Amino acid sequence: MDENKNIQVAIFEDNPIMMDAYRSILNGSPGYLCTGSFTSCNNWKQDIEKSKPDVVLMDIEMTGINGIKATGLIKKEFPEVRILIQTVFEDDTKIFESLCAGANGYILKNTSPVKMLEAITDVQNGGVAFNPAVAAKVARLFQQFIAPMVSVPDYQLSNREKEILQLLTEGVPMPRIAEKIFLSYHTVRDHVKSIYQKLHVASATEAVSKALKEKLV
Amino acid sequence: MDENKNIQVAIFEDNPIMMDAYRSILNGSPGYLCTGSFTSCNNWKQDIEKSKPDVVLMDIEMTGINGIKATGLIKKEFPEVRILIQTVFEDDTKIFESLCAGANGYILKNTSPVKMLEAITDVQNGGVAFNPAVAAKVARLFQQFIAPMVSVPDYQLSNREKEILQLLTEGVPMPRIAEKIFLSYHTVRDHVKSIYQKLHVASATEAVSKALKEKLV
DNA sequence: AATAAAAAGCCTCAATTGAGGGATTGTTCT
DNA sequence: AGAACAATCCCTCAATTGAGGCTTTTTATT
Repeated sequence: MDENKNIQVAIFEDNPIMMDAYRSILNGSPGYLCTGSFTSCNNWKQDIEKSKPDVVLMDIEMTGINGIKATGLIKKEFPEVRILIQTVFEDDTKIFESLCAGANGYILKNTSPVKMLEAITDVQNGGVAFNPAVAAKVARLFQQFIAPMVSVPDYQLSNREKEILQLLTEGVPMPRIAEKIFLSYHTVRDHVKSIYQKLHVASATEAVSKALKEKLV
Repeated sequence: MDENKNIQVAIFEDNPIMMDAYRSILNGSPGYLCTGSFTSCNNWKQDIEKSKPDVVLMDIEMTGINGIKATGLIKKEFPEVRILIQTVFEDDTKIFESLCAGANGYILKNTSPVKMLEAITDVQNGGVAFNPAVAAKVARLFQQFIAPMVSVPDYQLSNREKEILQLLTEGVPMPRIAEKIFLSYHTVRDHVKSIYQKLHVASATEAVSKALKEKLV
């Protein structure tokens, strides 16, 4: 690995003033080199091939192909390119979509030049760069998505009932369930009835829906 | 808000050498003050009440109550306390559990003193602090958990069929569905039939199960 | 030992559902 | 223009399901 080599950065940014500022920061700092700057992602493929960036500084708000969509496309075609999203917005949806698109960082436009260069170096080294505020949102999103997966509400189902609910969610009809677990058809139906009561539902589809949504099975 | 006030930091760390190092860094830096240092979390409640920290530096590997469990307990009792996990390990499980426990940051022990103080300030200001390497793992975990939620297999369901499948998963019986979407009962049943064909299932419960498991709705 | 709770069993009626058949109206694509 | 398809509608029969009411046995729990 050539550690003396500059980090080559391509900029996608539709505001020419911001663009100039970024280019000046990059080319004025030893170790960094801006090898391309583009005002839209409409020719992203040629642009990337021409500028051969190690890191892409990607704006989100652009006419035509937006930065998040472009991130997905570039990552698919050039997986080794590191992409750092840079935007004024820090709403959950954009952060969420950027991460899903494979972005290697998400920093806000009020980030200082020093921090920006630091972030570029971090992503170049295989890390991911978040502003503390963005990281806070990522952590919250994380908890939000993970929490419902672990907190299983307790409906006090008996083992029999859990067993039968499991089979119901597999789509096994009650006569088959009875055969499978060696209970009479009537008994199975009684258990199902009591499941409905405990889950506050009135049909098999509802029970299955609730069971799967709330991770009961 | 008193901006001149020192950030009060409590340290939980069972290695006395590390402990001393951290305390020296904190008390030797203007703006930071170590108000308590403890070698275990066994008396976490009294320790927190006594040291009144803004930020807790929390080691994971401790005898008795470990740092992750302690994080959960402290966050429950003192939600305003910011907790920065600091550890030598960067495995997925620990990062995952720390986030779920409500940690406000996760930094590695090889982090430089400057970066550590920066992280403390960041979490004090409401942000979340990750090392770039940790952030990379968080991003990967995120994609790993989110990906199966968005990669929707395509069964070529028509819009009508999707609409009806949605209602089915809510437990609405077909006669009600017909009323709701102004179609005849027979038509709804025909759509349901075609849904079953496309999904390769034979009952409503199976269809609902498949729809929820594969995030079709 | 008494009591409560869960599990198992049974029956009936009406509603819902699954599977078979066939038909009409549009749209789309060749 | 014709074929293919999606969307709509209709009918019937048998299987399944939901809701009601009722009994016995086993298993905790007190």
